[in-house]
Amino acid sequence: MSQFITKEKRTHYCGNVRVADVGSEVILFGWAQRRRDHGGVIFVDLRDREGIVQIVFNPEAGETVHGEAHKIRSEYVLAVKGKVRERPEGMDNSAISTGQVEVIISELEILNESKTPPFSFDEEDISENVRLKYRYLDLRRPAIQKNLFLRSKLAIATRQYFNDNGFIEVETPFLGKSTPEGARDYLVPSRVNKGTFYALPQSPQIFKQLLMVSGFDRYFQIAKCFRDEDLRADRQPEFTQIDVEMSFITEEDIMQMMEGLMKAIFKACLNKDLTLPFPRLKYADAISRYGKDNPDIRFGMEIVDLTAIVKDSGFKLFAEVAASGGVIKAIKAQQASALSRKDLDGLKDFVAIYGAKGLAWAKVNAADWTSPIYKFLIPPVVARINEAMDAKEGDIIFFVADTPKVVSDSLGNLRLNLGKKLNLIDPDALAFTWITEFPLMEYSETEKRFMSTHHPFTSPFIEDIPLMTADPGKVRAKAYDLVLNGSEIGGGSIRIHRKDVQSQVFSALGLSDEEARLKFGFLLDALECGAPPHGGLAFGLDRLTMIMTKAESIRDVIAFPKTQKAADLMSEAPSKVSIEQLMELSLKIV
RNA sequence: GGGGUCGUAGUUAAGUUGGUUAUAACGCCGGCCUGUCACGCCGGAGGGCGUGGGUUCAAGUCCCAUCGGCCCCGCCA
Repeated sequence: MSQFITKEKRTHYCGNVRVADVGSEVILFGWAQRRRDHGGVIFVDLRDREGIVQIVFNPEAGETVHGEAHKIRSEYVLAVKGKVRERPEGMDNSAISTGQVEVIISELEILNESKTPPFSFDEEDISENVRLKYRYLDLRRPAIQKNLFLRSKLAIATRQYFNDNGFIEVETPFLGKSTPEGARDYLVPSRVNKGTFYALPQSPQIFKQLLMVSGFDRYFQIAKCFRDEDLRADRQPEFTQIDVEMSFITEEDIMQMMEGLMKAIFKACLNKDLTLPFPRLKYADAISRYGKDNPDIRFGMEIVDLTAIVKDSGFKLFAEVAASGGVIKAIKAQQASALSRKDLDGLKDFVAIYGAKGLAWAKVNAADWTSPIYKFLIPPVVARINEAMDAKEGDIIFFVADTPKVVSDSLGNLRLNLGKKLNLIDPDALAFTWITEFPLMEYSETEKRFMSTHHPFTSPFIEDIPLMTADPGKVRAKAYDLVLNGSEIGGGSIRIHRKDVQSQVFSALGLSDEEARLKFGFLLDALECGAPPHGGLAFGLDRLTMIMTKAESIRDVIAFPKTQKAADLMSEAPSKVSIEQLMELSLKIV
């Protein structure tokens, strides 16, 4: 057996061999994706991270090489030496980057054999559990590799940008203090301090504020964060944030700096030139026009409030909802004849997910409506609705009458559903929006108290501070989210840097000075030691990568992701541990 | 915590109102083949239907429980 790998150096990646290399001798390493053995000539598709090249074994190469080539099977690891040549007339393969050339092999070494893989690498429809169990093989697939290469570019462009702008990257601890506010913590038992626990960070929030107190002025970190909450298609228990904090700045400064980051990232990764600044939308407007604080503005179909028009229309259902503090709102699907009666009925079930008790619809005709509620409405009301909705013949109007929250949730999601169903969304569009003027806190029915919308260190609008005791829900926060194509990709705020304001916020949240001191004492102390005005933001690197790669699942942009039950099917984590390990930690499973 | 959906050869799927030895394609193994690129042709092996109960003369097919994948609601400051 020759010692190919020790005596020869690779000259090309498989996917990079081109017509310009014709005539030259190349050394390639890669995996055999497919073998086409014609008895005489044998073709092998040799694959590496850059792509595939066809290598050719002719009988003329000699008994040894040709005989060895017969043994090649799927995913064998090969080293080959050969001469690049142009493919014979009419034999080009436009499906691969190297399709105009092939390599006539003179030497072959099988560096390693492979078990028959559970799936082939040019397949698309492989079930997720198989993919995740053999993740190391799944990661051989070009589609996934492409995503991870882009993710890497994104991280590098980020570091480049922040470096160019005078930021310092600081690592903050993974083992920290559990804070009961917010998401559930992942806990790590302390061996040295029996009965106590560290928490993995949900975000470096407090530490980055402390770095501002320390005077670093501009900080960033590409930080792993952990949240022990249920998973979704765009949520993993461990995820990556691009975390940023700046001192002596306003919201404007931060938004501008972040817009610059987005521009740099999209240029570096996709060679796209973004137009700045991004449009802005106040939180209240986002909710009323789109029903969501992460609106997808790639298409219209805005929500229209019809409460004033229908509350006295004589239609009992609408009147009752309006009388009890509810609202009646509607969206309009333009020229939606594609929607069958069955589709319309199905949508009723769809809005029920969001708590809507019903969904009324109306097909707009030249002179009237086809609608289950038409008979309850007198013609002038129908005319006023048509006018408010700007409805034309062939349009379909959807009404929901319920509490403001249910109406927003159901119409906001129905709008997205219809947008997809009716192909109203340009898949290549990049619609950024800043959402501003979030409420500082919202009343929680389950907790029976006000809770921070963002987090308890978010600065209120100074002019709204008097409302803090009188009407806490009305206080606006100096907080902003960046939304891209209906996905929240980042959020941040100006922080509170004065202790008196911080105390007021804590008390509005129902937190006594004592409790606050217990939970965040060191931060409060720090704020009293010359904290500069500061603020920042954090981006979800995974979600951003998802959008840039058009991935449907966050698992497709993370090398080794978890399933919905937060398990790793490959390594079988989490797992039980030995009784000795538990005893060392003074833990007992109940 | 809740709703939905799926689980049948290595993989992807089909399997009628429960009825003889459970289908197909790809993959795999063997043979033939000097230009294919999802190579072709001939032949072959391979599963007892996620798991455990139950109903029945008879269960992928019905019932109960349970495990797991995916999507969603709640949750995610």
